[in-house]
Amino acid sequence: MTLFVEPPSSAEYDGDHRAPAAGEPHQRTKNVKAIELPKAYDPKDFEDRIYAMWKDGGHFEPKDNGEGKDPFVIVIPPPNVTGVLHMGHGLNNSLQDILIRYWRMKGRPTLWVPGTDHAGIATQNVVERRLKEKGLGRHDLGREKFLEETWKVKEEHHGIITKQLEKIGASCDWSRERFTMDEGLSEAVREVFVTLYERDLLYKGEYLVNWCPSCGTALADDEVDHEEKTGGLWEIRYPLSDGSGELVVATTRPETMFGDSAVAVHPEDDRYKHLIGKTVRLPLCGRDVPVIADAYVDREFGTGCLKITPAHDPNDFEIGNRHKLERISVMNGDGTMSAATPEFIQGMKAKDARKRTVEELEAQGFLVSHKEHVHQVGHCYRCSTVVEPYLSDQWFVRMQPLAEKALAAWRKGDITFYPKKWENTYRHWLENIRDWCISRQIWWGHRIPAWTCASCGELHVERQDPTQCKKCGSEELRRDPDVLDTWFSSWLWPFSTLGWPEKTPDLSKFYPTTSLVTGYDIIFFWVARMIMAGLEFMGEVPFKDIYITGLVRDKKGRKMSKSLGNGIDPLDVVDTYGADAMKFTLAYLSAQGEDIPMDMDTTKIGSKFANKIWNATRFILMNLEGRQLGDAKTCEKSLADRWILHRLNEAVKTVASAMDAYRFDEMSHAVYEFFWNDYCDWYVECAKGGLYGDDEAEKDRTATMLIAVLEEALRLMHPFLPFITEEIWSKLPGTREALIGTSYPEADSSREDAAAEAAFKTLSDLVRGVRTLRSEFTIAPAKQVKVRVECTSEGKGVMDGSESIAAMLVRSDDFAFLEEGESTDGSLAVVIPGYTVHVFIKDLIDVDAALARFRKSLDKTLKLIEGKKKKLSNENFVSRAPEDIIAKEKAALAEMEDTAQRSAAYLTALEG
RNA sequence: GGGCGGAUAGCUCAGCUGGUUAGAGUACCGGUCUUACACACCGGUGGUCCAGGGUUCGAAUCCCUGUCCGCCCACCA
Repeated sequence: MTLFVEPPSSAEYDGDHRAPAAGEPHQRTKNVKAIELPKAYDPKDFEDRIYAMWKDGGHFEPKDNGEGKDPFVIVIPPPNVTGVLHMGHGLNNSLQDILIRYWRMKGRPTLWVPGTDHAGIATQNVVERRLKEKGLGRHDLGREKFLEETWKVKEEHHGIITKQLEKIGASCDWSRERFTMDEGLSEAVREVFVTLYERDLLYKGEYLVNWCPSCGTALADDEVDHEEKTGGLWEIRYPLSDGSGELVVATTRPETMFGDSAVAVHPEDDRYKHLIGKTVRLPLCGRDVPVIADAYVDREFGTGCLKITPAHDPNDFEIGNRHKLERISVMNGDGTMSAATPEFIQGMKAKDARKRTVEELEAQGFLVSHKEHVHQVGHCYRCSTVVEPYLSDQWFVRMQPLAEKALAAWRKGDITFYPKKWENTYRHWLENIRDWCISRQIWWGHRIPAWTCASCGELHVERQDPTQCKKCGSEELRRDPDVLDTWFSSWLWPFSTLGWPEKTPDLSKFYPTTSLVTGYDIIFFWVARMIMAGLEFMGEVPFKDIYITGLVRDKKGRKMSKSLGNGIDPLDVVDTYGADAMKFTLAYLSAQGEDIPMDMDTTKIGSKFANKIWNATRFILMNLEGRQLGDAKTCEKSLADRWILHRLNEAVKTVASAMDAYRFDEMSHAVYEFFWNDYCDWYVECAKGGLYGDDEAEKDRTATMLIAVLEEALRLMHPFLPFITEEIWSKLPGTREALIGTSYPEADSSREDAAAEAAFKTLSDLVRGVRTLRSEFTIAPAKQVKVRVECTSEGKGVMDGSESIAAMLVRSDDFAFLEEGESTDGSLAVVIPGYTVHVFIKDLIDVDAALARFRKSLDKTLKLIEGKKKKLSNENFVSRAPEDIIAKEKAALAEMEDTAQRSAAYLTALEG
């Protein structure tokens, strides 16, 4: 394992900024020219240029370096071509890009397949809305012309979406881009439809579907949003046909009474038992319907009598099936009352018809009561129109057999959700699966490959368009006018994009894919169905890991929505702060897939971090002039060097484990803390000592190490902030290949250095202690102070060699170890484990205040000591707690007692 | 009606298989333009970890009960 990157031999990337000095084959060992970075970090200066460099350089295509590593593959959740990307896309594409870049650098053949979804109803609605502005409907144009218009909209939006993904920095392989309605995917859809039909997993039947009168199409169950609404509950008198009495039914929808086929009562309801088998006469239309018994009826609700309208209520539909009742549709496809209703409401919308019917019932004395009633009302998820249960001929997929396989695969551990909690959601849905209505009465989408013979009615479902009826030979075949639900192509996405049903090299190499990154709102719509399709048609799950992201919300925790106007546009974010800032911020905030509250300002987290990286680099580059850079692997190491390498190694390990667990917050925190707190705040500060001195060799050595650690830090951070790291990388001395294509840092046990960690902690404790003292007594930062360090037996040697650095960091022009017998008069002490640090500032401060402060901190320590002692004298603890814990407690106690003792002694001396 | 999740500093949240003196960012207070960064640096204030019970030597962490919030699913006319 190499310690640092080898200086690359050839310039693969020659940016337009850094000019390597002519004729310098290996700048590492030569005098370095001053390299200037623009003073301000401005992502606009380079993000577009770098993206083009990556793309044109073929860096997004999978590379097989022959190491036999497993490919890492993601298929993008295809954005709809209805519009532009929103923050949710910003989030999931940023996270996908982090995974992709990480594994690419790790050497796996890495592929990210981009693409877009035709989004059936949604896109059709966009086009219809445009037509409406011109006063036109889709039928004015006709199917063909309408589709032409829709393709135009698709092209328009597709271009925008692609551009946006590039802006975000998504490193997907554009040479493999797909669209759900392109030729290959359409073939996959057809193959699947026919295969399902052949396997008896597909059927056509009259069924009560969710109907959107505005879109004019059936909707799947999940495409209906339920909302609580206050409506009415009416009780209506249904007289018995024989005039011997009446039944009172309760209904929320009086206008559907003309479609009633029965009145049901509970079979054991003593009030009505004797009426079962008789008939009642429907008011206003005079039709006789039977009184039937069905256990579904709740005796407690309303009057205990339920009017049965099989064509307009899902439950009634079921009951109707059980009792073989007639289905009478009282509504047309556009939501108006049909010819099956009395003339006074024909052609009216349901709402008006309801009012009119109630008036009529009241006028004729059939209305018993009316009260308000709160219930769930379904709305179309695309256009929010109230959805009607509607009787029609539709195609369905039999889901039960598919769901069983999907459940089995999960139980076997073939798929894993991150975070795990979503597995419940997945399981619950699959265990309660219903058949999937896949036909849609719109034009934009995959046309159903089914033909009916006009003369004999034979149904043909085929791979090739039939020309002749296979039963009667008639050439008059009528194709089903409907198209498929948009998800019917989406559920094939992981293999259709790789070429299926063809047996392409990509398919065999990259299927199954590795990870899926998506939001929890489409676990049912999409994730579960992809798993079912993958198992059914490929015999294997489509991906192994499913990372479910949270939802990006506004600062108040509300969903971002157009109507609230509280959304932020990822492109605005990129424009203001840069793609790196957005990506880093989102990852940083992605805790366990929890929702992410953010606004424009939140992005400063990433933006400030990028700025920090920029400036740290600028500082280092400023100090390179004339330096002879050596080999960081072999050069002598200072304490700070050993410490930073140890810290770097820890960060590398944390990122690796966080990456395996899809903990984006953890990995980004790790790189953030390493670079900012360790590298900038301490390491670079320490390096200033070496850099500003007179020792040329030490200057060279310091610069060598600074650059070497920076280089590796850039590689470490690249997946999270790809643009700025690439830009900076290209400016470092030495010609080099693009960062995107280099290797990712690996954990290196030879860098583990507990001694350096401990020694550096002592150093930083000392520095912090003195700084706190200075700050509390407002000693001017520029004021140099005298310091004498007295060490205890434990402290011996730990600080040796760090004196000059410590002196610089605490601003002391007279810093030394305390000589035997040397006076400490005029000093105040900072007591840390191993050392008592005497700071000679007594004449500069209020001694009483200092004493009070000292006493306060001592009291705190004493209290802790008391607690620890109590714990350690507890029989139960000592006998039951594990040994290492006890040892740890003892050590902590000893250390505290030592400092407390020295503090107390010091305090006494000070007071005396 | 069923299921899931959340409640930790003023705010937004980490705290993973129980062992810290409970952390970060931000806000706040004080000080610094210290030859990279004021998008910065240095220091500081701030917490009955929702309530109550239990398990344990030890609970923010595990279990139970309750309260409050959020989400998903569900056909009560």
